[in-house]
Amino acid sequence: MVNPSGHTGSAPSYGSGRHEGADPHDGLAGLPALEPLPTAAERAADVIRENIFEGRFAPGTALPEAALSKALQVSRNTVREAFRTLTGEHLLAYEAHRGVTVRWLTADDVTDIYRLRRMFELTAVELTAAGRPGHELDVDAIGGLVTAAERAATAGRWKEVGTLNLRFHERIVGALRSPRIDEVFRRLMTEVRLGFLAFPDPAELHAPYVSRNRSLHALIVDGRSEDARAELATYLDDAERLILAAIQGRPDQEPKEHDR
Amino acid sequence: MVNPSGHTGSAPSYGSGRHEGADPHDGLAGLPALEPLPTAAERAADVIRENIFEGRFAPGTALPEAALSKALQVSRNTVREAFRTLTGEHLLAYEAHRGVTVRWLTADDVTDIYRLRRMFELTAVELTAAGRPGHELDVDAIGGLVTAAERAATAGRWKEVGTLNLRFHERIVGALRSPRIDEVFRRLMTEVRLGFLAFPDPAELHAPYVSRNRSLHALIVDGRSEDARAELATYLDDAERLILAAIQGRPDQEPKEHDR
DNA sequence: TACAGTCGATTGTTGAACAAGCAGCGTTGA
DNA sequence: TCAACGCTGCTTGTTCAACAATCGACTGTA
Repeated sequence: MVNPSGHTGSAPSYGSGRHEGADPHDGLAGLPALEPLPTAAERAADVIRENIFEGRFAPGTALPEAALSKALQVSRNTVREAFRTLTGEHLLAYEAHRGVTVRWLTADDVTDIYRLRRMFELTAVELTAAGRPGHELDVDAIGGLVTAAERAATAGRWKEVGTLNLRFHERIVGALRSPRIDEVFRRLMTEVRLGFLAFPDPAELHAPYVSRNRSLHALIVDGRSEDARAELATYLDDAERLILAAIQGRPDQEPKEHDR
Repeated sequence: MVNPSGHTGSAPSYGSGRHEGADPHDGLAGLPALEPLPTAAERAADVIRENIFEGRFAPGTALPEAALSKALQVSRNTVREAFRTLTGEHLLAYEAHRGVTVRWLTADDVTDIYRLRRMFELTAVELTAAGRPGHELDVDAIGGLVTAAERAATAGRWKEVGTLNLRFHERIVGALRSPRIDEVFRRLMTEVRLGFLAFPDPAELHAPYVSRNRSLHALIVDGRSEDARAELATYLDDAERLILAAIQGRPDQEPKEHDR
């Protein structure tokens, strides 16, 4: 498991605001307020999300309420709440009276997603390069992700490599120190995963990027920010092309006519 | 009514893809596929959203399911689905077992929101300035919004002025031609509205920006893109300061301790 | 005054029910 | 033969009533 929290949920946590009142009982100050148990609807959303990522629910797959209800052992209403959440994340396509399906990524989607990736990621690297205080990259954490990806790659755990790659980029964007950007970017990355699914062989897709992430990390560590930016730019161009090709190369699974 | 569609819903429409098959019955080609009726859950979300914007549901207000259910004449489950949607839009704060409340905007929120506004809006103006094909601003539409805002201002319809102002900026960002940015930005603007509510007197807030939008429009029309960019930048700085001041000036309505 | 126990109100979730819409299928009629 | 029509079953949209879990305020006690 890559996500330590288990709970894949993308619940944003705006406004941290730990309770810091002048309590008579101090010495308990350091205790991290334990967060509320996820509700059934949230866990249902988590499970569905995870299944999409793992490729068990391929794009285009219909998700009937009744079937999900039975499989997850929750009521249909709960399933519907989960659907609302996931639709908001662009993972599911909703059509009234027709049900939800796992979303397709169109070529336009990919173009759009990468437009945003460029905007966020390149800005992040620029900001860091400019040495803006408060916008430092956590180089060690990023390095750790690269190392982990390398290990996963040699072990052939390509899905994990994909996940670590996404985390790598999330870390970069994290330098912008914006909760909202983090959230938007995280959603973008879930959509990118939808694109990953177009590849029959994950190794083919992820292998090149393990070493590219390594060299990108090296450039950042060495403070060669301009080079890092340039590398990241071509990196994104290449990745976009790759996914676009994969998507267009499988017209057999074209989205239905109703593709909103 | 400012929004012609009536339906305030922010349902994104990725991938237009009109059905364009070789139908024997042509001559019906031009008919715009009429979109599905909004479900009760969507309309409930619309109504609640609208009530927040109109200030009838002030930030901090608790929205009990039972009360909403009775008021809107829909079942509690339907209300909950609407809540899920609105929580995803950051309009409502959800706390398990404690219910939903209209969200507060903290100072950090405002800072974050304006960070994103700068990113999107300034980039849009720059792109347009650079004359990138396919990224032209719809100058007429923007001008129309300014004129409408001026009329609304002289008539004292300040809430409408606020709405038109938001639309003005949405148009600018529209030059980026990115459905995802459009959606993110639209959500940002709904949050900005939450900030507007901190002002007791809408006139005080909106009045200065009517003329500033006018001059901004003029700069764009004249092709003085560099000046437009600069004006927009200070514009955003000022607006941020204004809202921050308003928010911090009302600590009497501070958010509760549980402010996630 | 501080604490623990109690209780009412609200939320979380369920299951069953029914209306409404969609999709597939056979029938009809040229 | 084939397109248009109407029927039918399945799925979704929504409601309702019920119950468990949780919260927060109130209470009485030491």
